[in-house]
Amino acid sequence: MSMTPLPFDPIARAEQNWRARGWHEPDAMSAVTSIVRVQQLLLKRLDALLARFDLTFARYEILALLALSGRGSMPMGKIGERLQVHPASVTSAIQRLERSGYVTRSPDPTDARVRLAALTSAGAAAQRQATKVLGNARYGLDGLDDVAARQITSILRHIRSAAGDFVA
Amino acid sequence: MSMTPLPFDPIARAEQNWRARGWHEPDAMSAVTSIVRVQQLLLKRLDALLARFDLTFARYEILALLALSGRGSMPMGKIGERLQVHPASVTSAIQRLERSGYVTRSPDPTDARVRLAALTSAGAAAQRQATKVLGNARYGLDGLDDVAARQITSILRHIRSAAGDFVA
DNA sequence: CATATCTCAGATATACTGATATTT
DNA sequence: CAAATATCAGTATATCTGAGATAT
Repeated sequence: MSMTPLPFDPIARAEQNWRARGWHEPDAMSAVTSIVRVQQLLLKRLDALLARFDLTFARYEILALLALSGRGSMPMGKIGERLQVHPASVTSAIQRLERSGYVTRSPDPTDARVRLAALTSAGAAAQRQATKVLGNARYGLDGLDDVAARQITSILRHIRSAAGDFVA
Repeated sequence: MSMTPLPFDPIARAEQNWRARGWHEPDAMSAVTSIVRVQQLLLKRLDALLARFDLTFARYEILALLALSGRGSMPMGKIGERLQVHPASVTSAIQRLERSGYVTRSPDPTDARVRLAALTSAGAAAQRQATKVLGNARYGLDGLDDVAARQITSILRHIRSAAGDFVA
């Protein structure tokens, strides 16, 4: 892409024009546009850092979820619930991780409908190394300290709660 | 998708496990995960609201940009700069908007290399109506007041600035 | 000729729908 | 038989690369 930074903040400028025309909810508009834009910038950075492991952030999240789970394995459906990913997308992502040698699938002995995804030792190693690389880059949040990071998490938790991501 | 909310906050739980293992930068990890998740939830809502206009949020942003621009038209390349969209993606999105009857393309009289994208009257009408619909839904930020919305914009501006989205 | 603008073809990623097989 | 789980085929969107056409 053409990565020349703009000489002004495009979101601030849009908000000015927005207000000048008397359009509604300029604060919400700016916040949502900021979220979309930041997500785009962060994912580009993180995916670049993860490319050396043949990972994307979406697939990294799956590896981390499996590593954090007690037994290093989890039913396909549960992965989708936790990460809000469509069942068909879970199948596709796990197949991709299988091709990289990071995950294996096996039937659940207690319920033959269920398939368990499990980390391989290569998958566990990739997850550890990738977590180090991402941590060194503070997950792309260069200009932000921990106080600001916690503020983001806290405010966005309200949105997730109101949007039905979780209850309580 | 299976839209049953989880009975707990999956990001808070991941952060607990993260800390328990002594992994690095749990605050940054939670913030980034929250941003990715919220963007996913918001876009799903907004795209559902925009489907009646044959729009996605990405294409709505282009219509709004054209409506806010002085003459209702803009070079393809400039659209890409403003919205951080790849030139090939601009071509594709504008073609899609053209198919919906919302935009026309014409050569720039002062530089024949440039193509100007301009709103049709149907495109202007769709933008106005879509802006009303999105505004009524506060752009998906139901549980958030304007103070919190401005906080989000302000904190995320630091990230965008540090990531080279703009200077100054 | 070198650069700028745009378009296109092809590859990859992700999301969702609807259908299907299998098991509970 | 009804519900749950996972997969697959097909469609849509978005991103990027590399090539090329046209104009400055």
